[in-house]
Amino acid sequence: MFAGIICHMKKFISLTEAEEELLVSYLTVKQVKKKEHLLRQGEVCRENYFILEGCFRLYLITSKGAEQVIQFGIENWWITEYHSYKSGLPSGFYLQAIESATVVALDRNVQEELFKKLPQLEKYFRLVLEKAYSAQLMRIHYIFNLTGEEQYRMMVDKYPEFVQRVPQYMLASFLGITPEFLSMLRAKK
Amino acid sequence: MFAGIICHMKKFISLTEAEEELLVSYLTVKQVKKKEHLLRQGEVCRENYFILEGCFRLYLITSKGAEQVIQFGIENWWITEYHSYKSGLPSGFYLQAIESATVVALDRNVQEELFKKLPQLEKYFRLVLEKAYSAQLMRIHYIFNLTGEEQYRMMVDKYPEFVQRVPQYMLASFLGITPEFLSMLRAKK
DNA sequence: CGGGCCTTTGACTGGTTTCAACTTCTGTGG
DNA sequence: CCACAGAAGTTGAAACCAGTCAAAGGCCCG
Repeated sequence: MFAGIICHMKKFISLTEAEEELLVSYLTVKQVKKKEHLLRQGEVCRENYFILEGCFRLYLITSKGAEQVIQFGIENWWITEYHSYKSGLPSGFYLQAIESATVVALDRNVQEELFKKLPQLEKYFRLVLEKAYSAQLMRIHYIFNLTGEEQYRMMVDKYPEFVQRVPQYMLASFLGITPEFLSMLRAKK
Repeated sequence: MFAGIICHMKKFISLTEAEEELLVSYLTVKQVKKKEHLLRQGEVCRENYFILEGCFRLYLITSKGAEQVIQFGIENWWITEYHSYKSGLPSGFYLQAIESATVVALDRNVQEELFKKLPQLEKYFRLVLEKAYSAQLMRIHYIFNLTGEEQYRMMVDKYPEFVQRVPQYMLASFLGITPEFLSMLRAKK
């Protein structure tokens, strides 16, 4: 049940069997149905999620009432709203399963205790965050330097299976274009 | 000389005097002149920089030959190009001082050794990265939900001293608008 | 004091949005 | 298992926000 997450961690740090057991005792597995929310605007984000299976989106409702997708998450990614998770303040974001999913949850109340017992996890999360952070920088780079069309073509080129996996209107929102315009781009070629 | 960085670290972790000395022995201070580069496109990013004084920009040259500012850094921020820093591959970015500056440099070759001797640093950088990562998410949120004008007004409102500090054409690039359009916004009110 | 870089101004252009109507898909209850 | 309602995707016309280009003015640094 926890094989996926243990395997991912072992790519970055080493863990003895005893440590694995200790770790697992701090984690919980959750089944999430399609369209179910793990976090809603106004709630405090209490958990950090490692996606074992399925697909999520982090989004918010803009001042104009529209949904804006900020980020997607798939297998072997951690996804949470760090601002609320760290501060304990209400979140401005929604976290929703796009498909029925299985996640491992790490509660913010036990994280510090766990990290004290397994200091390697500090390193693991440092490395995961370094990767996530530089991915965000690349994303900002693409947002500014590619047109909506170019970004869409790149997504299709680099992650064709992912483009199939999410509804078009969510992909359009993620790319910062309207569903109508994305539809036109698809028709064009 | 290292007071600024030690002070910043002590907000997140504790350090004995002996540990402080050990830490400092791994760090070097660099004076950087205005417009000087700490990293150029095609070079490997060998250091992570903590800004003691001054102001930097991380930028790249787009396929159309234009400079695109991806990020600014000021006092008490770490700035580096993590992708190259971690992988050892040539970077696609430039890191340049906007003002004459003083930084503390942490070399990628000694980082792992230092982290082994002072494991608290894993935690420190994890926390710094968590903050930086959620700041990037907010930035992406603003890029999509505010027009160029709204983003500019927000910058002026929230960071007026910063808007003064950087040339307009760099601010325009950071906001994803042209210098001409920013100039028009300023004239408008 | 001069030259080049930065900022401003204005006319024209175009990529993308908005709106509205229509078609296709999907899932839920009878 | 089918029917139907609501959700998702498509199409086309009109409008607009911001970009591009070009040229003039201002200002900083050598």
